Amino acid sequence: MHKFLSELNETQQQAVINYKGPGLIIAGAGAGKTRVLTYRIAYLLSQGVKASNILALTFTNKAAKEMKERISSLIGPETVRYLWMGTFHSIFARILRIEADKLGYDSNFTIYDTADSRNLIKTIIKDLNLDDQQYKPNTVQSRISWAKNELITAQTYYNNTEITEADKYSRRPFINEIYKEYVRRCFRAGAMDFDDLLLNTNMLLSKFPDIKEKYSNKFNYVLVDEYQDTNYSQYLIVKELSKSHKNICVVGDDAQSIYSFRGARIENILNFKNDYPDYTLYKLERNYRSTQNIVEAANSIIEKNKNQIQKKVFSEKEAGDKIKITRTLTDNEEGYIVANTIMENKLNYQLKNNDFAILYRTNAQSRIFEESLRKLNIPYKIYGGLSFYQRKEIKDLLAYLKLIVNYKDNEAFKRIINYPARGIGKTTINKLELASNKYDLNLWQIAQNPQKYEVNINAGTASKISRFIEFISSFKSKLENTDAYDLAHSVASSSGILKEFYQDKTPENISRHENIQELLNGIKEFTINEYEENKVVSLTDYLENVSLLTSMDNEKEEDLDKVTLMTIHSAKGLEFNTVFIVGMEENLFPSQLSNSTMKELEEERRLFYVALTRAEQNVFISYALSRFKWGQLTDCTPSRFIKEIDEKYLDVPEFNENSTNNNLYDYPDFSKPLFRNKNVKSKNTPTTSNLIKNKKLIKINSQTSKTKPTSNIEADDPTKIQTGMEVEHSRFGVGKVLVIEGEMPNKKATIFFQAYGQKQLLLKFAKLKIVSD
DNA sequence: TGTGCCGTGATTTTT
DNA sequence: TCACGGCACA
Repeated sequence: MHKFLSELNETQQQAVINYKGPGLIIAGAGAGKTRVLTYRIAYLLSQGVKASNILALTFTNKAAKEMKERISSLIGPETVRYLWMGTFHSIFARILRIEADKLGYDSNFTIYDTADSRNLIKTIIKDLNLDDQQYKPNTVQSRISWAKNELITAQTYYNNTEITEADKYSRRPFINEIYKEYVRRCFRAGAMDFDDLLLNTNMLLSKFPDIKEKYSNKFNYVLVDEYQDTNYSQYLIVKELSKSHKNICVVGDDAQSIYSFRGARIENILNFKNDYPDYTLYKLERNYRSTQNIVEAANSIIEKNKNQIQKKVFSEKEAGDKIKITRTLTDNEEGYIVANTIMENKLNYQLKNNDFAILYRTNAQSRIFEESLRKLNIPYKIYGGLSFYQRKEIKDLLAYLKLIVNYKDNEAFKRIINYPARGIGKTTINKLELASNKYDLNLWQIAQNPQKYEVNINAGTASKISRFIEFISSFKSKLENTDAYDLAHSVASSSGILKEFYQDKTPENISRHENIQELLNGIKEFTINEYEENKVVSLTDYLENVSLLTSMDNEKEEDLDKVTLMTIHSAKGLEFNTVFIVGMEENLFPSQLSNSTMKELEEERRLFYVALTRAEQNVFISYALSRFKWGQLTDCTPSRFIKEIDEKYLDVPEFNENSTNNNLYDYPDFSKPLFRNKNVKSKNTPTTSNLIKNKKLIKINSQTSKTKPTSNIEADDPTKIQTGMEVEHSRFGVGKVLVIEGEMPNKKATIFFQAYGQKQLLLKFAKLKIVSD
């Protein structure tokens, strides 16, 4: 018996020990699926299985990293290095680099991110003289992506009448042409997009039996995390690799499948039994994360879905508080109340900022919460939106590095040929591109010798181009034996990118400069981590790694204690003490664009399930009666999902005692608490009921504050005022001192008043009376 | 070739 | 509302 097995419950142990043959682990939210996966791998290793024979696939770098860390704490870091553990994309990119020549690629192929491939699609639409209103790049891109993930190649797509008929019907008959051209140009550029990494792996496995044998012999044990999120392409790779030995273990939760819009097939998990009839099923149903109330409320939601594997998730933690529902008049007020509730709960329960998360359906909702948190000086971090690697300056520098490694990379070439400005304009680039398509060569090849390809440019431009070519080439020769950091650093300075930021120091430029520094630091860190004796960590090594990184992957030290703001999608797999699910309104959540079919609605419901089950202790759900959408004040109705939660798990405010019509749609009486928190201990601690009496509400409600401000109070010596004290102010009433800054006589206090929210006061004027220490 | 204004159109997105 | 892309002008 291994000592770490004792940390598992009975079912978990079974799922860890029985490592031979196919296994399906259905793990409810918070049931410790990562734990089981990591322990299973540790157990495999303890049974003498070699690390290099284990393949473990995840969806995010973060998940892979976490698992690696946990395994290395179980069995030590040495072995973990040899595990093939990573995201689908990174593992198969690694294999594709080894086998690139079989498919006609160089092993240093570029990986196009979504923006690169969209730009390319845009160019193609233009080149084919198609109307970009009808052929919206995003639509075309997702259609191509869909096809690739269904293993429909450009050729198949072109010849498949059913597909082309469907395109004609939606008045986009030439998507097949775009797809064909897109594939041709990607190949010419020595580039694969994200979907190609999976598609080409499938090609490799199906066209080259010896290679398939090589890898399925190598990977004796295959493990997959978040199996419900696999698309057809991923499903098939996993199936092919484990066909001969059937030692496949997949972990997932059908109730948390929220990526079907990107091709994830919930059926993969539902049909596991068809592919592996002799499989063993393990159901992990005990939730270790949330209170009983949260788990049961979430169950009461998910059971409305028809399409699911039956399971009974339960919690043995305390019953816990009910889910608090609140409604506000406006989206602004929602932000205000959420921020204040965070402040209040922080004080009442000694919680940290990182105990809180605000989860929303769309990124656009984040702004209001940012503003309200900023007003209360609550530090927050926000995920989504522009990721670090999508910033212009980062993409610019990376484009230089990419072009140095792979001169074929046309997207990189176009990006930097005139950045920083070298006087090579649009007209010239167009001429180069024309020739490039005519001769089926890369821009680089054309630019090396424009005359040869009848590019009609003047001598001045020609010399500018050749200087650029020389500049890039000069680094190419250093590629082999220069360390990635040194090379990147010298590119950044000699290309003139850094100079741009020095020249005028606008705040934007300062921030760009910092970002470049941060990228360089990242490269430095990479070279240190990857360092092996007698080996230079080259730029090629670095670029292989960087294209598959996202903003989630560079968590910074200073971000550790902050309130998290993110979409529900990106919150999957995370947990927080207290979760705010905001904007619970019809047409927002469920989204207007996915409430027409049963299937879509069930996915939205699963999304809500994911949101609820992120919380350990407390859930606050809020909705507004009106909200600015696209500049227009629109009326909102509460989400159907609120009503789907069994009422006994909810704490719904009594909106109006005298009204017989006490339903959720009723107009609220703001004199009553919106969140009733039974655990509020001290009568002096601030409650939300008082907080919401901001000016706007008083006007609407024409109700006056019930807190009676005391006038003419005797002030205590201002030097005695300390953080944490309760003080009384003649106008604002009783409040709690949050922060003291500065020195007398300009000492300033940030005080949180029950009735007026947060105020900053100069102590020499404030006349504060100390109520309690 | 670079800048500024106007019009448009706008989910979720681990890779 | 806000961000981005196209087009007109310098």
